[in-house]
Amino acid sequence: MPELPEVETIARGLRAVLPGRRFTRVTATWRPMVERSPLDVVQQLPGRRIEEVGRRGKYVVIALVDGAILLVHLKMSGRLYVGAADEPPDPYCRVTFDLDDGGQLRFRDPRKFGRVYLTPDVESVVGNLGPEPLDGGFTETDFLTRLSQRRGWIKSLLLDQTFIAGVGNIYADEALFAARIHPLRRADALGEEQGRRLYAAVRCVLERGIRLNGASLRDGMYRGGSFQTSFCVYSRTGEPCPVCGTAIERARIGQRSAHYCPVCQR
DNA sequence: CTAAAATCCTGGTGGC
DNA sequence: TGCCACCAGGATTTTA
Repeated sequence: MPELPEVETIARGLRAVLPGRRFTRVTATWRPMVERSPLDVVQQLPGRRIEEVGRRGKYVVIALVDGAILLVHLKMSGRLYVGAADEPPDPYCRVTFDLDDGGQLRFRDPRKFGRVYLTPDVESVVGNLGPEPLDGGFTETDFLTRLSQRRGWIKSLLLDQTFIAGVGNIYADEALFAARIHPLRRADALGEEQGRRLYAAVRCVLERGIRLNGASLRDGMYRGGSFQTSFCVYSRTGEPCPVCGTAIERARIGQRSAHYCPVCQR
């Protein structure tokens, strides 16, 4: 579920409670979740103190006072939250981080896809990520140049984390709709006008997602939840396009579903 | 370089 | 109501 706006929302929430806390114990119920970490999370995290909480792409980045970094990728179904250690156990909690104030940081992930990394060098984990779409360093000129150098489908390119960090299937579909671009257009075939619209649309939908506190995090992920108010095309197959009324179509693009308006998006 | 397919997992949804 | 195939917002690795 979490894409950039959702991860940003989660990181902001953690930032309010984690800085200053020290990890006292780590319990990994599901080993694969911590096995790709450069440093042993269970053995080496306890004793370290939290400096600050941030985000890079879809990673929650927890900087430690000694310079090491703890990164969490939530993948499809992960959630990070803080509670009291004596709260009822969560059957889907895969990694538990005990804190020095009696609190507990819990990594809940029903599908077990999530990963945790402890490393002295952040770049060893996030070094291949593309630019942060909401950073000042991400310029329209740079975006247009890099677009022109890629020949693949624009939808697949938006999902490529080495091209831009943080965009997932929902926001890719929403950005393409806002920019009125068909998901199967080739990146290098987009005109300058369309490239500009896409640049603005990507930032716009992500900012809106953050303003809504991670739109897809809200209550029901499905019908009746935030989809009814937050998204124009995602998961709305068959429903009328909010602009022209044509039924939204769904197609398989690069193993992922794409939702789009066949009339508005060209 | 581009892209497809398989893979890691489980729970919810919708069709029958 | 019950069963079951299918679907899922991610990303890497392998293969073509």
